[in-house]
Amino acid sequence: MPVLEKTFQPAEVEKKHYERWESGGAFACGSQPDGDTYTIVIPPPNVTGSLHMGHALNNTLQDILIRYARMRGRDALWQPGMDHAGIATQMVVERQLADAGNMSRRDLGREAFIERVWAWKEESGGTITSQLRRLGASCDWSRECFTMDDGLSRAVLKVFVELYKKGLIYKDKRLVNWDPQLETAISDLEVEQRETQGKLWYFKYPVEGEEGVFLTVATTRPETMLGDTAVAVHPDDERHAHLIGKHCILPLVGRRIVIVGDDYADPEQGSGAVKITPAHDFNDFEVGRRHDLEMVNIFDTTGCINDNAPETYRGLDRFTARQAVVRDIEAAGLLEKIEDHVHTVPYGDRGGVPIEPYLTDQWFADAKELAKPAISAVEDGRTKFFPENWSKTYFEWMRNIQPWCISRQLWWGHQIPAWYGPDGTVFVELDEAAAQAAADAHYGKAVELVRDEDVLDTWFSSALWPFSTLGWPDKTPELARYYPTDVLVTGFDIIFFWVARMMMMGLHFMDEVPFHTVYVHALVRDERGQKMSKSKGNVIDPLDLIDQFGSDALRFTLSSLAAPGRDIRMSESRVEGSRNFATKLWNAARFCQINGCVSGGSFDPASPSQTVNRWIVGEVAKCERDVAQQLGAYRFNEASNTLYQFAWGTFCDWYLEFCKPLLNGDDAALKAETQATAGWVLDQILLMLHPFMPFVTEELWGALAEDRPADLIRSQWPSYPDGIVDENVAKELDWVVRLITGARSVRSEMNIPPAAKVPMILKGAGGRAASWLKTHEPLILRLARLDGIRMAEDIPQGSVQFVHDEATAALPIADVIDIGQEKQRLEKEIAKVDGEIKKLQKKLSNEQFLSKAPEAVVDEQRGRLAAEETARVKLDEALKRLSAVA
RNA sequence: GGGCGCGUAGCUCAGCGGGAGAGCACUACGUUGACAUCGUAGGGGUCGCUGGUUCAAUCCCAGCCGCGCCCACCA
Repeated sequence: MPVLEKTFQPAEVEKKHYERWESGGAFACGSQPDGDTYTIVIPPPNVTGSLHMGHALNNTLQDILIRYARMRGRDALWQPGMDHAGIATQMVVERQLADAGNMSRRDLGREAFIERVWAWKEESGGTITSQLRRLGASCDWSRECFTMDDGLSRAVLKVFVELYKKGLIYKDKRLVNWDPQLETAISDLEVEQRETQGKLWYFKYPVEGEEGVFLTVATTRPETMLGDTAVAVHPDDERHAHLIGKHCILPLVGRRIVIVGDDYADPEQGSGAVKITPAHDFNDFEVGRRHDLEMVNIFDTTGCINDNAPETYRGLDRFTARQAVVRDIEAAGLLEKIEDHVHTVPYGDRGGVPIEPYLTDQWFADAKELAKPAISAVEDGRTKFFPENWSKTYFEWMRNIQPWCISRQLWWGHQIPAWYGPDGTVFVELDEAAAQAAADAHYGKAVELVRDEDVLDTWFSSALWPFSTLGWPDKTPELARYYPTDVLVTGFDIIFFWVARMMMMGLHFMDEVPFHTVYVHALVRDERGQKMSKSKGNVIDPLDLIDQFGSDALRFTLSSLAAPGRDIRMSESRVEGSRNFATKLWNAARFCQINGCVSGGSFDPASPSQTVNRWIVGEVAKCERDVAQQLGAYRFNEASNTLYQFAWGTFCDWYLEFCKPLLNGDDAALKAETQATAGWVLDQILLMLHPFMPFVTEELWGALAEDRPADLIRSQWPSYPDGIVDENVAKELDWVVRLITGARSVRSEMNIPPAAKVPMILKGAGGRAASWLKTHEPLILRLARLDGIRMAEDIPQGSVQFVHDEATAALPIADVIDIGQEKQRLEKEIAKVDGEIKKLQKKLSNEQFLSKAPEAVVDEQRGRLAAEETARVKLDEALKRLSAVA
């Protein structure tokens, strides 16, 4: 095998392995048919989307889970696909049309426009899937879906028809959130409230038949007065109650409008009297219903004043109309005052303009009814949230859920399967033929039908994703095998939009929860904690980071920051650190390669006889145990850090250093054992790290040994025989590590030059220590930079000393030691130890503690006190020895 | 108004009942044949404040002070 280059070059390696994995079918489900299934459906990105940091996090976590499951022998399916993203996609293509020749979609016509959208999708849609590939996402691309595919569209129609026939979908004329920019209804969830500095205008409405008497109303939206059909006052409000039942003459319009008494009027707010515009305000709509008021719609679909208003205002857009109304009211002497007023204004999250409550015919889903089983499923734990707390948010919303407006006045989307007869009777069927048949039967003759023009909310099809992607409504083998899915990985921002609705639809149509776990990850922010947004210019592009540091580095960074319930602040320095980790791993592999450390595939981790080899084998097993436990609990950050510490700290910093004297020694058998062990340990690291850093690990896996039985991606997650963890060996190596660290520390503090080799004397060490010392002398000498160690009871004058368990270690350096400095150092140590002793003594002399604390805790504290007291004695002796010299 | 969450080292964050941790940054030293994208050592913290529970509180509870997010409403 060629020797590895000095550094890891991610770009070519990533491309090479990804293409090989994909074309070789490594991502495909079904390759381990005997395993239990493990299924994740991807949150389908918008077909218009490109990979942002949230996607990167979301998909990294999914990929870790799916690769881990696959390695553990599960029949893993990561189902990919994209969302047709009705509004977003339509906007993209409309903009293209406008750029190309100032043509609108209406100029083009519906059919041609939709063709245009499909053409756009083929050409430039779905760049995100290639970006997901760069991230290393091991989706089963052979099963990629699109919400507008024939199959998924059939699912949408079937769901609509069935829900309609069960009365769970219905048509209703009511106020909806209307986006005048996009000219469509949107759902409650697509409205965002923005705090706005506005004004409060006070208008005087003349009371009919009472000269000089006015009722003052206050409004933030003067233009809506053109649609007023009442004024409400509180029945108990003494200022106004006597006017109830009388009328005002609506200025500028001249309409006679009634003064009603209604609790909705809050005497504390504004003037206490409130103008009522039932067609353009949700509260007013309710008041209107209670008092049977006329509903005057004054806007057209674009938010311009329509013919229901006086002629002078017709055609003005709502903001111009506002100015005109205020001007005219003032001219009429009816403007009482204007106040500054901060309030929130509802904006459409796509169109970006204030939405208008607007009275139209729309289709609604009975969310309240559909939510019931979805609520119970979480209540009784069939679906669990991680972190558990998100279930509260879910309940909060689900228990107060409103009817879901599912129709959109767009062209790009699933057209609603409803046909109208000549008298407006609606026929909801799977296709036109069935509707025609139903209509013919209904009318008793052949009639002409007109199809409903509206399409469905994009989230309607997304709600079916966990089963529509598996073939439903057909009874496919995949549906039977992979539904319900296992875990859904998502950001909290779409719990309402998506998770809740998948729960509703999944339970309704499959009778089973769509997933048993919802893992909710946080938001990725910039390094100062700001939400990333284009307008702030603080967006970090994950692809830039991949180019710069490699996909593995980005992935590892994200997973190591993915602590449950906390937002992630992304910073380049952190990615740099992860890149360094990949480099470290690379170089450790290089070292192993140069030194012939290859596991050979048949290594038995119970076989090593040499202590450091037995030790590292046990540490591997502990690491695996921890990682498995942490991943099982979705603690990605902890699992990442466990592996980081093990690979860098335990393996590179200690074990490989321990190996060096063994590999260069003349004991051939020992050398061979060490080579095999080191090679095996490296393999274990590659295996465990693979879900997190798939590229560098796969590359090393291939580079380190020929004739691997399988690519790393297809290899089995390790499991180890009981008994390879030997706690006595762990204690022994811990003793060695601390001895080396202690020596290094005093050397550094006493300014002994790193290159200078000095002897060490161990005083008061027991027999156990003697044997350990004998075993590990070569590596202690090497790592502590010593030229000899001996056990002796006398410590020469002018030694640097430190306490090591029951022994005192000394480095005699009479010629260079600064006695004063060493004295100071020891005194500082003593002060520290004294502090500990005092604390422990206090605790251990507390009767309450002794009687109430668990015995193990008391014993532990006693042990610590004994150790500190021993250290104290040794330090004292060391100090005396030093003083005797001084 | 309702709900959720966060204040731990200079920065970003883990830990969440019994000895304060990591990464980055910082300081000193170092070309020890894997690695300077590195090594060794080190400095740095009344764990927001005040009470309470407990033998024991950074960790549990309450209140307060700061900060953030979600939902609803706003004449």
